Amino acid sequence: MEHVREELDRLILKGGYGYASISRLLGRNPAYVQQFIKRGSPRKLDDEDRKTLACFFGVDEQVLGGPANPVTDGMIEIPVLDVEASAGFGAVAASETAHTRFGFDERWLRHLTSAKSASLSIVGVKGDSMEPTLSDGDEVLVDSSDHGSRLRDGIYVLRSDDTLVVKRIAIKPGGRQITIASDNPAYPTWHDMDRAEVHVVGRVIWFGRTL
Amino acid sequence: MEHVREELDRLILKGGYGYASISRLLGRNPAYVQQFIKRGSPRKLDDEDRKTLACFFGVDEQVLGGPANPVTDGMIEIPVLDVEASAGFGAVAASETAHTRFGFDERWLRHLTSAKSASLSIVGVKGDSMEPTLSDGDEVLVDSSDHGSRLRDGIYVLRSDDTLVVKRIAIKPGGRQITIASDNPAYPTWHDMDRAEVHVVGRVIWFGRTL
DNA sequence: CTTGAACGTAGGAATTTTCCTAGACTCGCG
DNA sequence: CGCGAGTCTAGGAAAATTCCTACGTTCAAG
Repeated sequence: MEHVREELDRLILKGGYGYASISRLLGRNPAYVQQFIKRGSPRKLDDEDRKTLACFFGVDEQVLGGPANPVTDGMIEIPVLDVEASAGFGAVAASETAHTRFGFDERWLRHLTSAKSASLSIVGVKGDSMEPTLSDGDEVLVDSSDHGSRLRDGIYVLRSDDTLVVKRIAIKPGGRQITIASDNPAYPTWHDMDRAEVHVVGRVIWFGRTL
Repeated sequence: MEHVREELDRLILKGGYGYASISRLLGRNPAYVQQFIKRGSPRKLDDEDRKTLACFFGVDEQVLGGPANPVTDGMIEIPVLDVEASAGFGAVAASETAHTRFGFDERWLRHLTSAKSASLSIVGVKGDSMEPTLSDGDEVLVDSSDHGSRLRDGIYVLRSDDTLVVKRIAIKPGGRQITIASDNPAYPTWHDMDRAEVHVVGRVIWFGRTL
């Protein structure tokens, strides 16, 4: 806790501002900051003051005794691709800008995947072929860097002709062959497909659903 | 600013907790909360206290006078409440850990609910009582403005003693009585509960799941 | 050198926060 | 009914905060 006072002292000294002017910055009496540093009078800085100072000095609030986490911007926005409107994948990205999007906490996302945000995208699920796991209208987060040799059991977005479909893929042990299934038993399952035949867009790592 | 006191008063009254126990939750003297509400003694709640309360009641900090959820470029950020931390009365355990958050497109959200962002919050689902609809680890978006007389069939977050639980609620036609069920048939269903007995935190309007 | 305006310092006053406590009240129990 | 344990309330004490002020210092202008 003493550390905060020293840090603030250093910052003020380095900038050559003087205690009085900083006090005024906070809208307090001129002795306020001096008291805080030398006398330890307010045990902790008020929330507002801390914010003001952090902003002024351009340092993280944490340095001045703020919440123990770096709350600052670690938000990654992933756009929802309008699959209906386009045939292909790449063509979409550049198209209309009015797409809705979701924001994910950076750390949360990093915990989920090591993929760059550029290789992540969100597409809407159409149809009931993946019930009960995925329903019509769900939005799935797709990691397009997770394919090829890294293919493993799980749910993937595939390209079939000019539309995207979501299927469950199972790897046949040791082989080049895979099984493509729909969770909904009313739909067929294809066994022993060759990997090369299947156009994998990416792995589904998360989804959201409106209730 | 008075609004905050009224809001807190309402929350405490609705839950039937009493001022004293909430004061203890904050690790303060028993008269503390009463003083805040009736006498307006601490002009504003301490940052830590606000966080603890917001977490306990499952509402956004904004409701209790906290900073507004950042809205950048049509994107509304909603923090995930650390429900684990509010382990109950007496045990404060104000968590230091980082709160992750999700960002939602403003239009998308507006389409989903008319609720203000202040009345939205996200909590993690614990346990398997709502399988297969909700699984352990899912994150649910809760609209805390959707309760009281507007209660209707659906999935809700309820407070049971000192923890938050997610259950399915069905309204008995025309009556004041409701049914509380878990989707997992291994768990019991309670019929003909009186509405007043149940502490509704809010309605679950969306959820996300990691695959 | 003198002056004045700024500052930092520290004592202590004014104010606010926080706590303690006693009184009135409710509720369940015998 | 009386009792005990809990509450809410309000008065005021204790502690912390915020502010005010006087004093010493520096420094540049006169």
